[in-house]
Amino acid sequence: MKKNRTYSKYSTEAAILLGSQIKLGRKQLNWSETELSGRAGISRATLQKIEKGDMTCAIGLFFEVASLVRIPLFETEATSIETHINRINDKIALLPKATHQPNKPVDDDF
Amino acid sequence: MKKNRTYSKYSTEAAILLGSQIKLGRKQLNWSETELSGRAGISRATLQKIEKGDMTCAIGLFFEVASLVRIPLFETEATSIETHINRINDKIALLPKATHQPNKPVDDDF
DNA sequence: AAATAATGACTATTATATTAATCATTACTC
DNA sequence: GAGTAATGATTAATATAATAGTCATTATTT
Repeated sequence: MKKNRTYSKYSTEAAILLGSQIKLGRKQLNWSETELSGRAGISRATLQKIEKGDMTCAIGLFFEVASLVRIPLFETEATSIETHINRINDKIALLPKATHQPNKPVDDDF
Repeated sequence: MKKNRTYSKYSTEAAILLGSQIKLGRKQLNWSETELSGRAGISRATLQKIEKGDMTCAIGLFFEVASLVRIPLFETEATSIETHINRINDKIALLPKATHQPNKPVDDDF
């Protein structure tokens, strides 16, 4: 049986936007679907899904194709992505290693 | 047999960055993995892969989780994502509907 | 307008992502 | 430090993504 997932408008649109940017980028490079899918090492069918913003496609395929047509995945700024990752990891390290919900009060004397 | 895909450093790092941001966001909200995976409607195992930046996870799951912990997927600016999509589509519409490689010259008289 | 290439869409097969479940270890609360 | 919850990691089962192939249609070049 097919699992029926729901997605928020926001993330759905984000995927469609990324797919559209890829399609535009490809056309600006004057590449056919076959050309780009070949370079990415994926099938043309999958590229078509990506360009439509299909939510089920692997993020790796999306990102790889996007980078092939030179779409910046993060505002590249001056700092490298690696630096970004390190900063985030530093922040994570400062937080407790495990989250924890406060104990529910026992509340049995009323 | 396992298909061995290769990814560029750039897209690999982009996925790791997004995963790390998600992990940080979750911790800042003081949510456990179980809490977030429950809200996203995915298994804890999958959330763990996402937070590691696993390239094989569906982009929809990544984006959905990211939006749950309030990570902006595109610089939201003033304009909505929908507006962005429309702009891109307008640009696509201006380009030729099909790309085309210039004919190879026949080059048979030498 | 003839020839060729690109796109759109579908299908059956194969590879693999996702899941639920479990267990061990580590971290937090009181 | 005892009790409980969170995390890390693995596994077998199942849902589904990705593929190659094909066909029809449309677009582009000459």
